[in-house]
Amino acid sequence: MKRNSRLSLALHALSHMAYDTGDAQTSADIADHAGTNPVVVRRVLGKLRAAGLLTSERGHSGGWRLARETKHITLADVYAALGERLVASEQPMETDTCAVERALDARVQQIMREIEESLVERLEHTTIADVQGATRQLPSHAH
Amino acid sequence: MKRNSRLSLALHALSHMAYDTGDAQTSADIADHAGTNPVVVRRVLGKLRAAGLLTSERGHSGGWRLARETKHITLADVYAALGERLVASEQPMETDTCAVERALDARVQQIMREIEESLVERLEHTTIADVQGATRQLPSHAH
DNA sequence: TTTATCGTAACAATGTCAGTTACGATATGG
DNA sequence: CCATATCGTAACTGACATTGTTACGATAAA
Repeated sequence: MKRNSRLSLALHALSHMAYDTGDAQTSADIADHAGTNPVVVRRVLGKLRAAGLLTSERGHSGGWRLARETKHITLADVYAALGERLVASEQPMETDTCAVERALDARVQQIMREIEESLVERLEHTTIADVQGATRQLPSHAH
Repeated sequence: MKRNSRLSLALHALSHMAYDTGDAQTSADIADHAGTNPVVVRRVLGKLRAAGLLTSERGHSGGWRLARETKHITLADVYAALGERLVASEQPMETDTCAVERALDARVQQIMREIEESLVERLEHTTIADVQGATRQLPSHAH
């Protein structure tokens, strides 16, 4: 994996967990399926848990569970949980430049924020259930 | 500068060049204004030139000029020129996983592509003239 | 008590990117 | 025709982000 892997991994993991809402899914299983490492999974899912999207249980037969139905988890929720900022970024304003420079800087940053907002609005319209969508009626998921 | 600096720098530079459509702007001037380095500017603007958004002239009194009016350059043009892919990314599909995994992978990638497309559509609705917008009627731009 | 699992810290490996230096190519101006 | 200004580009460095990995403690089930 390389870029945007956190978002991608999160979607992967969430969709995966939705298959088996009965059993808790272990980091190791999820990591296997997503082609990565259990620690990486825990790192990413930890953020989703902090945002209330899922829960984890320690100890024997522990693992991860969805905290809500997939249709009530939007990609915007996931995006926010991960703290991603694909477009905008907080850049401290330079104080030693002239007024025109500062105004232009501010304007560019404002535009970037507006685009970020549009992106989030778009993400609100897709849920994990939508992601699962086409793959939902595939046969068994055993390996 | 750190993240998304290419897009940010490009917007900055283009807006800047729009103030003085008479004279060619040198990389050094643009770099000064954007708080970066002439070579970095040339790297970024070189991509915009390759996309036909602006032209450059070598030699004495050379520099950069807009190839079109600012109202006819959209942020989607700039984004495409830079070859940015903020959301989606080409990930080679793993062949050794089971059918469900492959289907889920494909689905996640498809979702990411759709989001990327939404982003580009949004970018099509803003032009460099819009970016300049509020700063346009500010006083002189001399330093 | 043993085992499975998360939580987390620490570190390495990698990759991206801006910054920088250097130098050749090219065009203007005198 | 020469000096100068400018782009074009390669090469390298340093900073930073990210993933992968190992290790180990905490916790809970079997």
